[in-house]
Amino acid sequence: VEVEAYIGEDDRASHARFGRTDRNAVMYGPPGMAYVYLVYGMHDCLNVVTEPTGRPAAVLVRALEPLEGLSAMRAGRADHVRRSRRSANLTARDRERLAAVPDDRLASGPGLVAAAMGIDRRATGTDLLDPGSDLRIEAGSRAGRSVAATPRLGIGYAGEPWVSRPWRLILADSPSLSGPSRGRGGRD
DNA sequence: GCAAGGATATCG
DNA sequence: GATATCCTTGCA
Repeated sequence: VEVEAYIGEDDRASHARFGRTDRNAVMYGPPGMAYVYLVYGMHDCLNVVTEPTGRPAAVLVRALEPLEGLSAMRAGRADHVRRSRRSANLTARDRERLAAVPDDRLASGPGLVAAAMGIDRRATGTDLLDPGSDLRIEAGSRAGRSVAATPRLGIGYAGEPWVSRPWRLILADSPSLSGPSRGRGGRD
């Protein structure tokens, strides 16, 4: 329900802005592949490579609206907390906080999408269009819900005009958009 | 408001 | 090899 587009080496917000590197190599390959990177040392972010081979581009998946597999998503969130705690067990406080997360906020941010889905950098290169892949994109419908476009988030370093490009696309009425309180009528 | 956290790209 | 920075989150 929330994605951002990054396209070309000209896009100063894109990982391709420095040209091809070990990290972003998959962005230069065929479309439909997963590109997962680690940001801020603790969060994995899922991207879908787009554009034909040779043209670096990807779409960052920033939020999902959970429909099924809710308990698995909660388990994924719990695993992520355990990893950050470097502990085999959660504290009582951790369990309280996790239990307080509403179903529709289980994946309301790019790092949370990966945590809830159990995705990390090892998924890079997965063919998301192959029905045999564990991680894949399947046909769906947005059932007439309206799409809105806004500037991308967290890319101030890119400068204009990239900061203002309306390349974040959202299902405007979703309660699952990223951010602290978007679910209860946030700014966007 | 800000610390945590580790990889990355770049500079010396 | 050292360092500044990062497509974030959840705390105080």
